[in-house]
Amino acid sequence: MDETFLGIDLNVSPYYKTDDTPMNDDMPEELNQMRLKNKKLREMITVVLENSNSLQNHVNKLMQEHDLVASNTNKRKFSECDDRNSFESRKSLHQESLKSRNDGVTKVYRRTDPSDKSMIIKDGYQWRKYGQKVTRDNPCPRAYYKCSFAPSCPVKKKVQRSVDDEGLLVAIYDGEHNHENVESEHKLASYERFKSPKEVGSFDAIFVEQMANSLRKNSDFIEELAVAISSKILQHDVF
DNA sequence: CGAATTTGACCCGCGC
DNA sequence: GCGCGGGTCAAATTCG
Repeated sequence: MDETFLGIDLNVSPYYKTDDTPMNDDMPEELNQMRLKNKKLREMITVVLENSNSLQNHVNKLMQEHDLVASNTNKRKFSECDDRNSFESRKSLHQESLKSRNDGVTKVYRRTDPSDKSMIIKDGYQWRKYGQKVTRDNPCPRAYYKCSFAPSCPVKKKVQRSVDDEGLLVAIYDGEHNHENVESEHKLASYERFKSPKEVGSFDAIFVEQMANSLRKNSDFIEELAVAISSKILQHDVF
């Protein structure tokens, strides 16, 4: 068996159980406490997810309204607007990743470490770089990618750092994929093995991926997790 | 050694 | 028609 969740090896803890598992009288009290904590955490994630979705919808509405105003008042080409548009960039400063759509073109904003000079945005698809250019309005080069997963897939993307904020990557997707997103499907499938069927449908793979990333960066979480797992391993060794 | 990336050259649309 | 700028091509280079 080789299963992980949020980067954690589920096989490490001998007490891993789902909430659907019936209670057992000889189950250690500590395990019951842990299950309660797990339940609380799951409820918190649900609330955060709902808030995130409503916030995302609101931001998307604002972006669409702003794009409409910009296209009516400014005859610049769409591709020239993204990095000069400090309004959207400023809004994006407080988001890990935002999307806006316009006629089959999708803009995605992704916050990265400014010291990280790579232009890689992990979106679950395979991309082949076919060009790079320095544009007039931005000293940071723009990279051009084609979807390489399916030869017939027409999707292209451009990735460039924001002129206002070098820590912000702007990706412009052009077209629709004619195949599945393999990585997301894989993550979704692996996640769904560990949750109840009623939760299926509200799950957002990208959101969970981001949450996992932020948890991985949280030293307190890692430390607490390590202590919990090691104590369980020790207990297991003793029995 | 094949795949992926880099990078200069070229193409094309647009404004003047 | 010319120049400019964005987008693409393809040979050279790098990487695993």
